[in-house]
Amino acid sequence: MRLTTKGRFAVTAMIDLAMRESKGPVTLAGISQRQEISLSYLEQLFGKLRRHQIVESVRGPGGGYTLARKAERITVADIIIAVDEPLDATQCGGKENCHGADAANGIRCMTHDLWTTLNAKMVDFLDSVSLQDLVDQQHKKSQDQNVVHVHRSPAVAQV
Amino acid sequence: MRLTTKGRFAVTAMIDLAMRESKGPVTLAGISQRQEISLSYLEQLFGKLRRHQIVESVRGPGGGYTLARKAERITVADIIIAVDEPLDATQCGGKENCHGADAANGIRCMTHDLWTTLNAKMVDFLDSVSLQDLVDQQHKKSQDQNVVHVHRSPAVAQV
DNA sequence: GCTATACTTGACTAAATTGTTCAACAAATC
DNA sequence: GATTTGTTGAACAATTTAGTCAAGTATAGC
Repeated sequence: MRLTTKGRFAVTAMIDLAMRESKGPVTLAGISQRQEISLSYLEQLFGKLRRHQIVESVRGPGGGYTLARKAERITVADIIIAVDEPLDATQCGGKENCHGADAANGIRCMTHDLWTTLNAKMVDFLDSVSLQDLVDQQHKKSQDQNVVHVHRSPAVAQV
Repeated sequence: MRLTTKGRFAVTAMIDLAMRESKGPVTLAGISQRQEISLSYLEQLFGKLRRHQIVESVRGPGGGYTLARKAERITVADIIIAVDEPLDATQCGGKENCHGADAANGIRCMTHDLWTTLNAKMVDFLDSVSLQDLVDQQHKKSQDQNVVHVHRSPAVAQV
């Protein structure tokens, strides 16, 4: 599991989409403007998202993208894995050193294992965060921001 | 927060170090061999880790690296932030679009906010995993593997 | 049927990052 | 003083990132 700006763009775009799809398909052009991501890059990302059946497309005027399933059932891990394809192979995937040198000691391919431990934790975690969670928090946050902006109501408990 | 193979190498190397430093300083050459990471790359990574006071170095024969503090008090986030420096600036950091268009609506720089929500969760999570946690799980794992491999001596406590 | 809207696909590219190699040097031990 | 190890920096091929461009296909609406 990797987490790069590419995954970040994808997650950001997906939140934007999730927050708007109630009004019908959302165009990439719209996401591009609002999130300042180049249209062509979005095309690449959404191509992958579509092939992974995370979003669906509607062509023609009034068309755009919609979520392929409820936001509750799309996890951050889904999105990141979709755009970051390589899915690793943890470097030693097929390499023979796994069965090499230290194998006799029962140690075998520690290089592989060491990372796997954390990686599993990471995937578990990102799989526990749904797109809906992020949308909810975003709604709450922009509310708070409004309150702050109006600078009023002094002692309101936040979060 | 990014999570790339670079961070992975650093975490892997740090686990290797943590598992061995009880016997004195650990050389990069040793880590390089065991984990199959090029020595020069390790030099780069440990330079950063040292500057962030996560490890300490001892020169000369018998020298090498040791942890700067207990493994319990070093988190995965510490390690990843140390090697992945740029620490972001979330792309819109100084750009004027934060105060642009939608600002009037109290929306302002959603591009920035959307990602921040998840990023904070990520950092929290990685900050909750200590190097010691990973070492412990690694010990447990290699025990299991031994049992399977040797398929003998059923209930012998190792480590 | 035309036309405008949008998605679809693929080739191509500048810039940044990754991971490695090489080299010269500084400190510490024996 | 010779060896071991860390320290630093330059240079580099390979990959990834993020973007552009262009030629399609499907659909809605006139």
